[in-house]
Amino acid sequence: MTVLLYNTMTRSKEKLEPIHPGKIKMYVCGPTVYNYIHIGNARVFVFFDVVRRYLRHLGYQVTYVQNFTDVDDRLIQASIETGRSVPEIAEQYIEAYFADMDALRVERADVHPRATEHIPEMIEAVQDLIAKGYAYEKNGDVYYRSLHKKDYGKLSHQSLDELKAGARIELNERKEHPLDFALWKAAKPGEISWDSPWGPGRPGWHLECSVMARKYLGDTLDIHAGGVDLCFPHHENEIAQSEAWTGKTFVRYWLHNGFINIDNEKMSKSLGNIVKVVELRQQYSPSAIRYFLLSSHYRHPINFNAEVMRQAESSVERIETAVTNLKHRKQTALEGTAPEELISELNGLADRFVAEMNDDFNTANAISVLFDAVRLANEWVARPVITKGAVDAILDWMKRYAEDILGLVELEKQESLDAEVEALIAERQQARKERNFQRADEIRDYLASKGIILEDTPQGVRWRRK
RNA sequence: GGCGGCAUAGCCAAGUGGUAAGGCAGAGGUCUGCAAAACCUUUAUCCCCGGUUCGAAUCCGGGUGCCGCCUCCA
Repeated sequence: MTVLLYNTMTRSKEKLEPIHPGKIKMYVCGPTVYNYIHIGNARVFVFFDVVRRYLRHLGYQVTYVQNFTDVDDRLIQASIETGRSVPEIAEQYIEAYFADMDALRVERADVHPRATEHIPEMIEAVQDLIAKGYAYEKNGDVYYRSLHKKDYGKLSHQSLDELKAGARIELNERKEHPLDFALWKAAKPGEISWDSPWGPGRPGWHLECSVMARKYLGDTLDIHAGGVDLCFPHHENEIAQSEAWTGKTFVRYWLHNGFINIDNEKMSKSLGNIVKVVELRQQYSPSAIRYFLLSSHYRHPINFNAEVMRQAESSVERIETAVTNLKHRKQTALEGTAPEELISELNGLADRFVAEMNDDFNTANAISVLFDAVRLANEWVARPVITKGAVDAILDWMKRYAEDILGLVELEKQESLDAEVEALIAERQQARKERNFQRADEIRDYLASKGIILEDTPQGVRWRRK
């Protein structure tokens, strides 16, 4: 069975056939580090984190590269506003990025290249493009000549004429054509800059991805991904300059995820409704945030609000409770292996999970399979007799699919109770034995107020945190 | 104007020809000292109008509503 993925370039689902069998070279556009990242950024990074984990699960050796844009107009603007240097600001928000992503269990990329650390390579690329006639210098700026290749616009499926017709008035008279874009920008006085054959300046935004992708992944990537808004002009421009530069196909599969609305409105600075991850994670669990982001198809727009987050928390709690109850049940389970009947059911669920993920990474359906596994787990936990092997088989399934691929739970998370609570639980058990239910309920209510839920089962009392 | 997307139960959300997955919330039941958790049962003629077909949420045409890109916004 093969993976089908929707390619923006061809507007259809295609079979994943990597350039080098068994290996995937993947590049995801990273953040411009002028501020904290928001929930929209998180959707990109969480979703493609799952894609990466899934491809690895299938046995692919995935090389994952994600850049930091650490110099651009917005960083310079932030520098002017705060009086701090561009590198200082960049450093702060790179750290913040890792803190946010670590919290959301997004694995680090194999390489996190920074634009400012690849200036010489970018200058070389620009020189090459000029030499080939694809670019021209004007007053210290260098522009890519979009008319030079006829296929400009192939990713966004717009012809140059169509793009030009829709384009707003272009004020930059230095360009030969409105759709030409900057490869190199001359520095204004006082701006951060690097020396170049065209005078002091800095690289254009699109160039860094082309250069760093080539450096770390080669001329042709298997997967290149980002938010749908990057399709034009960013990715279109990357294709133009990369293919002009290398003469080869830049990317085999272009993947773009949809946007997030906030209370049905577009998230934007002007509306002041940007939801930062650093704030979000104070309010909601990492699992709930990931659940929210993965519970609908990645190419569809999703809507963020308090109600859907509350639903996400409840949904995740069902999964976590099932895991907690499995672990508790294991303590009294009998020695023995997992019965065939169970193994066969788990294998069936695994097949369904994989089939859903193979179909353009349908995480929504994969999650529904996960809930079927939860139901199965709950049924077995409720049985009067169960073997340790059976419990382990289910836990193993949960680890493989719910944790390793979706990142929705943490099975190894060991939670302990302090001695006072342990003593109260023991006291309550004694009270129940003596049928002193008043005292027993008193203790249960008290612990509940502390966020510890006690549940009496045929296998003894079990607890979980709410 | 060009390109594209979406409209499925109270809410979220899958589903591209064969009589509607899953989650949240609600109702009833089982279990329990009582709870909790869990399990069982229960809640949709899929925006509207035509058409194709033995058969359509799914295909075609028209309409209505909402949204995205065409601006260095994920």
